[in-house]
Formats: sequence, structure tokens, C-alpha cells
Amino acid sequence: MERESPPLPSPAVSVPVLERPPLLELAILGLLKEQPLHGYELKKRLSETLGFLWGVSFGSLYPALRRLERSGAIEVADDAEPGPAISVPSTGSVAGEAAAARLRRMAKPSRRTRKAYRITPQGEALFAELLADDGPNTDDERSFTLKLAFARHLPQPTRLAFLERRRAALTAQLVEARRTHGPVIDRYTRSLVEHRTQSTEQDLAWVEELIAAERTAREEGASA
Amino acid sequence: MERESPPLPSPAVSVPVLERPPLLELAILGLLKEQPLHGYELKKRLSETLGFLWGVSFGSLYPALRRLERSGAIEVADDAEPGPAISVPSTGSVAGEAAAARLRRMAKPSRRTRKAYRITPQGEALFAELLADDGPNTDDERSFTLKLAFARHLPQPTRLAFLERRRAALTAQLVEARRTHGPVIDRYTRSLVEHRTQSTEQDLAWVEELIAAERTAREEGASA
DNA sequence: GTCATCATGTAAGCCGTTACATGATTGC
DNA sequence: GCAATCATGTAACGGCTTACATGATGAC
Repeated sequence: MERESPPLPSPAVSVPVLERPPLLELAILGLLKEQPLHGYELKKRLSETLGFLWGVSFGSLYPALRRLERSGAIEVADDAEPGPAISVPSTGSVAGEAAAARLRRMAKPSRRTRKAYRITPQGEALFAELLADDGPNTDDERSFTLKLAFARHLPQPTRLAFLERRRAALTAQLVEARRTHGPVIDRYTRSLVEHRTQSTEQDLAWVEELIAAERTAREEGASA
Repeated sequence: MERESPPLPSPAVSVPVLERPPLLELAILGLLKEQPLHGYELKKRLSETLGFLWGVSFGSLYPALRRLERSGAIEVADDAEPGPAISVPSTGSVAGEAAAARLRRMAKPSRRTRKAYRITPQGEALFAELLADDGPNTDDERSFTLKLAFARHLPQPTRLAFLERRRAALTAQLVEARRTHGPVIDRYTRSLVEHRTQSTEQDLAWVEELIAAERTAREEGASA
């Protein structure tokens, strides 16, 4: 059997850099990048805006927020007080406007309970790192989908590489599927396999469109 | 907030009926229905035949086998000895023949190590129950896919109902998606949402084909 | 006799869930 | 004053993975 022995880098003393960083934290940072939000609101966004690809529960959201806070990636942004130094980056998001309005509307009385979080410079750095990360276990559907939703934050060449990695993964899947056709299968399984293959082919075609669009954009940018 | 209080049926004394029964056990029982297999071989099948939709590890497979054995759904079938009382149900599977041959070929020497498992009548009953089960948390992609792979074991009306449930779930997803179009989204997210919708539409069309085929088969069966 | 493969298992841990527990604010 | 909703959190557990540990068998 195979066995890796990564030297266990060190028992972690310095660099409070967050050692368990996967998709949820990426999603949180991505949303906080647009504007400060508190947990409850954040959860709504995750289920609304990004909801078709997420669906996180409070039980994981709040602990995640605390982890991110402890690691210095986010900080509490005393509610109903935009904060002058950082301010809202204003991506021109109408969603942002609406939510801000909602926040303002409810922010009249004290509202001591809510804790709005704001992303810090370290958080921005972490977000960029997580988004660009292409270690192993990074070529699954979920990662790709979530990262694509934040792809506008990637520099163009990184974005292109990201799309090309996805293309490679899908291509590999198709090759594998053609190689390993299981022996004699019934009607239902056969239909399943065929449909699965078609889906993958369509995913591939889609990714290739995205890549093409990316290249066009680059050339236009170069010639403009 | 909602709260259920299922009376905690009893601290489990009688009825060793298996209280945690999800997909892995279904897959195992489905494969053992065709012929006895030992863990290692079972894992190969799970990754080959069903592999494009599975990918289980030994760490979950062996415990699952022991759970199933304890619950009486499967039993060890002393290797290279088909067992006269229960025997192999013989689904006429050519895959079965090939694997049986492989087993025979390797069964020459003692081979005390391997433990081939065979499904019991209780196991057959459990399989049928799991396959037909339509409680909550049953309309996800994974469940549907796995169950469809074993759909030939369902009675025709149940199978039709199963497909129709899937159609309903997909339709609901589409309705939901159209309702909740997140506000102003960037190019990448928009492409994502569009692609996602198309995929769902194609899944729906596929399921509708399956349903139509099912109805045709039924009418042919009736008129024959 | 040793290496690759076959084969079975255990332990720890990850990522997420549901259920539980609590409290503030608003509308009526 | 009381219910609905907003809001935050903890505890327990579920299902799965990886890493670890062990050993038999067959090929060379």
C-alpha cells in the first residue's frame, strides 16, 4: 500500500495562518469582500445568491466565523457604522445596496446582539490564496463551481489556468469513462452511464466556451 | 424553531434491524444480490461497475460489512463453496459469470484469509426496503443515481413512482431557480447559473424519457 | 527470500449536520 | 404581554476519509 510521510511541518507556533481553510471560508470571505455582514445575513446570502450551490447551516457557519476571526482574517465591524478606514469596496453591486438598506432600516435601535464582520487585509490575502490554490483535491465540482463564482477576483492569467485545469479534469474523466465501461449492464445502468457521459461532455463544452471568451477578452485588452 | 421528539423507540433490545441504513449498505446488498463477494473484490466492483458514481474506501467498507453481518443481512459464505441452502439467486448476469470464474481460479489453495459474504433473505428484504424507501433526504442526486442503477429490482409501478418523484424534484429545482434569481451578478456567476439551469433541464428531459419508456413497456406488457 | 499484490481491519480526524439552548427586537 | 422572527451559539453525532497496522500468497 502507498504511504506518504509529509514531515509534519512543525507543531504550529508562529504564523496563525489557519490550517483548515476549505470552501466555506472561501465563500464567507468572498461575500464579506463586498460588504460587512453578520452571521444571520451571511447565511441568507449563502442560501440565496450562492444558494444554488451551497446551503450551509448555522452550526458550521458560526464556528467558521470564529475561526476566521481568531486567525485575523475578519473582525467585528461595530454594526450600523460602516467604518471609515476600510469602507465598502463598492463593487457596484445592487444586491449590496439592497442589503445595506435593509441593514440601515433595522439598525435604528441599539441592536447590541448582532455582530457584523468585516474582512481584514489578511483576510483579503487569505481569500486570494484560497481562490488561487490548486493543490490536490481541488478539481472537484464543488470547488470549481464556488471558485468560478468568485473568478472575477482572479488575475486574468490565473483565471485562464484555472479554467484549463478544469478542462483537463473533465477530459480525463471522459477518457476514464470510455476505458472502464463495466461489463454487461442493464438498461437502467446503461442509460445512466450514457447520460453521465453526455453531461460531462456538455460541461466540457461549456468550460471551453469560457476559455475561448477569456482568450478573446485578453486579445481585445491587448489590442485596445 | 421547530423541534421533533421521536419517543426514542427503545434502547434497542429486539429487532436487530439496522438503524443506520443509507447508500453504502444499499450498494453492497445490490452487488451481493448477484453473487457472493469478499470485501476487497466488493470494493473493486464499487469503483469499477458502479465506480463512476461511488468511490468508497476500505475504512468505511469493512465496518459496513460487519454492521450488515451483525444485523443478519449478510453472512460469510465459506469461499469457493457456493452454499446449497441459499445459493446464488442467479440474475443471469454475465458479469457474475466472469467474477465467479476469477474467484474459482484463485480459490485453488486454502485462502483462509478472505471472507466472502453472501446476502441472506433478511438482506434481500432490507435491500428491497432501502431501494423503495422514499422518506425525506431521498431526493438527492446520489440517492437517485445509485437507486436507478438497481432499478431493475423494483416492481414496475414502484419504479415509475420513483422516476416521477425525481421528475418532481427537478421541476421544483427549476421553479426555485427562476424565482430566486440573485440580483445583479457578474459574468462568471451568470454563466454558472445559466449552465446549471441547462443541466437541470437536460436531467429533467432524460428522466422524462425514462418515464415514457416505462409507460411504453407497461402498455406492451399489458397488450402482449 | 523478498517484493508486489491481495486482503482485512482499527484509529483518528474532517467537515458537516441536527438538535438543543438562549436571548433580543418588533408587531400586534 | 406574547408570538414571530432575528440572532448567536454549543453538543452530539454521522458518514466518510486517511493513515496506520498487520498478515497471507504468489511470482521471480
